[in-house]
Amino acid sequence: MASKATSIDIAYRAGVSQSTVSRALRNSPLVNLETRQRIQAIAKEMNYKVDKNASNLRTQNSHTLALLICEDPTNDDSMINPFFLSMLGSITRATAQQGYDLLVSFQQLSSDWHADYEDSNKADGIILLGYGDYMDYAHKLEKLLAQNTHFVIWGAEHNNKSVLSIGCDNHQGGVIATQHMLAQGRKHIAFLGDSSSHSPEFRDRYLGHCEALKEQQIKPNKQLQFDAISTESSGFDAANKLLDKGIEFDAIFAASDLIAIGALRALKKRGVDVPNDVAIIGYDDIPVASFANPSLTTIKQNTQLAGEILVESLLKLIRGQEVAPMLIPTNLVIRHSCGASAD
Amino acid sequence: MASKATSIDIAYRAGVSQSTVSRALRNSPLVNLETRQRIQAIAKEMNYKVDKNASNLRTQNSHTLALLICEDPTNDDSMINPFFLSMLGSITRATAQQGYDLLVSFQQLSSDWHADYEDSNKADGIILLGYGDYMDYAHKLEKLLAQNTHFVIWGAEHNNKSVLSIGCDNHQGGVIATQHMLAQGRKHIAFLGDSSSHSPEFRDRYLGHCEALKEQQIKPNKQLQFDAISTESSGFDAANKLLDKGIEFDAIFAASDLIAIGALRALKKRGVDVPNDVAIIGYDDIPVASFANPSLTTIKQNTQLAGEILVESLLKLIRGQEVAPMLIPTNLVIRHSCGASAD
DNA sequence: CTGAAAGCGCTTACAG
DNA sequence: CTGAAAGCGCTTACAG
Repeated sequence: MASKATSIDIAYRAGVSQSTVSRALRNSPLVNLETRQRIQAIAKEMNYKVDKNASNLRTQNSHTLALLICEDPTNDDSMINPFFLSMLGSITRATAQQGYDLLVSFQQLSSDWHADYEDSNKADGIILLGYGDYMDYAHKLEKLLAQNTHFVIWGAEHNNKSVLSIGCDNHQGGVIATQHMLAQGRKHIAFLGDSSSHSPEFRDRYLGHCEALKEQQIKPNKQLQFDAISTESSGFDAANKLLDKGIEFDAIFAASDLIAIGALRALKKRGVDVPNDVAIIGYDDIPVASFANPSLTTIKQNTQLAGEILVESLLKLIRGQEVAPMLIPTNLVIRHSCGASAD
Repeated sequence: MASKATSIDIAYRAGVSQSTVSRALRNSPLVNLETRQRIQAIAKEMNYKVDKNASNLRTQNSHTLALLICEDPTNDDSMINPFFLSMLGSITRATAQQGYDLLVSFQQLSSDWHADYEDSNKADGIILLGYGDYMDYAHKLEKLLAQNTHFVIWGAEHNNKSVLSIGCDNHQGGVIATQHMLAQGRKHIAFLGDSSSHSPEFRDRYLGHCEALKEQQIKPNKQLQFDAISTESSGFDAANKLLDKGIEFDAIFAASDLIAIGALRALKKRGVDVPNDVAIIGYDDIPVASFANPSLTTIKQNTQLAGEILVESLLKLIRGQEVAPMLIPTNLVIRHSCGASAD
């Protein structure tokens, strides 16, 4: 197979120097318009493309971002959290819109992901996504910071202020979910999800939940909180524990849709009617939420906007511009599991 | 911020030449074991990483694959086909397992995606995924071929034998879906999905469907075939057309789960009971399939295996090894929309 | 407006 | 086993 054309080949064909070819292809006004167009035409005809390795090496930037999706090791290999998939879609689009390429990688939390991409000049910066145990990777973030890696992280605000975090307003989401349940006349609301600092996003949702309760002079009851990570089976288990406890409850606020769907399955199995006996609200609005039976009332995170902001913020960081952490507002999506009138 | 360490910095610290550093880091047996280890230790300590742009430029390969997901322009921007998302996950994993990086990009069919990645040396090869109108991009494949780009395409077998295609056995999927419906006593089966050569995958499913009918001496009825692309709304529309026609039918074979779910919504709206009045089978087994109401019987494609085979085949192609197109068998997943006994 | 030249950071024949 | 040197294909000061 014919080896690829280089700028020297183009120069030869155009009867100019290689430097002129390089300028013309970058559309430099330094080059005479006519020769510029002639060179561009020849390049197109010869199907010439600038060698990115060479130009990146020369300019010392890659015009590439890396997306690291950190999976909880407990997660079933085949089932990626649909929320991340949705974020992936929007990040891909936003990256392309900015003229950057996107390197995607799924990583176990345990592995040594912290450095490779930017250090090896494959990417100018990194976007981190992950629902893992926060404590497990806090020190990795410190390391990234120490290396001056450009990165932005999805999720709750970080206590180290140097870490740029972008996320949805989990506290507000917890508030509006709980307010909605209260407005439906529910008083004994169980919370399914980790509420410790190991999962700052879930914790913020829980804190918002508690705040909404207090607004109505209801004292949050720790007996009604059950740990769960964001999987269907974990939600199933947590709901079973709740049922086994024999404590009174008329609603469940699940820290994620996956948890809610697992809880739904547990309730159904025990003959509990949703929403008549127990109302449920989830979190994320993943695609399956609207197809659950009953359809799942949930807190929607605007992934479209989130992807755009993540990419924009990271690019600003790379360019040395001013950036601040940001919280994106969430929306309540009312469906049949809590609030929508029955068909 | 301190600029990144280079192999020269390491060489200086280790008191050897830069060439020796390069060799040591690639673990070349040419270098004395002791010095090799000393150099590696220093590199680690200084957090040195080989500059990929430089090494790729030098070796003329990128150790990166590109994944191009071509979206149908009619598709809603926010809703990526969940089946692709699932493929994306498995391809990412398979790529990482082979020590390659993955560049991901979503493209409109209309845009000029054909060449850029490999031509610019950003990727060694391309994986193409897409449910668009086949005719629209057939000529782009020709162009890729003409440029000697290494690529593998997901889907139906291509009539140009030089195109390496990997896909699930759509014909077999159509056969087993239809056999299952027939075994349930259904006789008048509508097919929702394009059956022309514009969508070779759907066409193969349709042909399998027809073959299964013929096995039972049933003549396929073109009146029962309705075009649809793989979206929920297209399925909704197609089912409505079917209902409006007033033709007798007791089952629907939808060319994709998304179509099936749209059809389910249309039937529900018209008061048709699924599965009692009409049974439905979809295709893909996307996550929502099991949460549909009733849960959706469907043909499962093994995306895990598919991703592995796609990546392996592409790598073989790149290395100049023998590769052949491949069809992966599909499985019937029986749920309540057709075949599973009611709870 | 154009060209000759340096240099980005590696890998790898070549010589010893 | 090790080093000096060439060269991958660009971009961009520098000189004209």
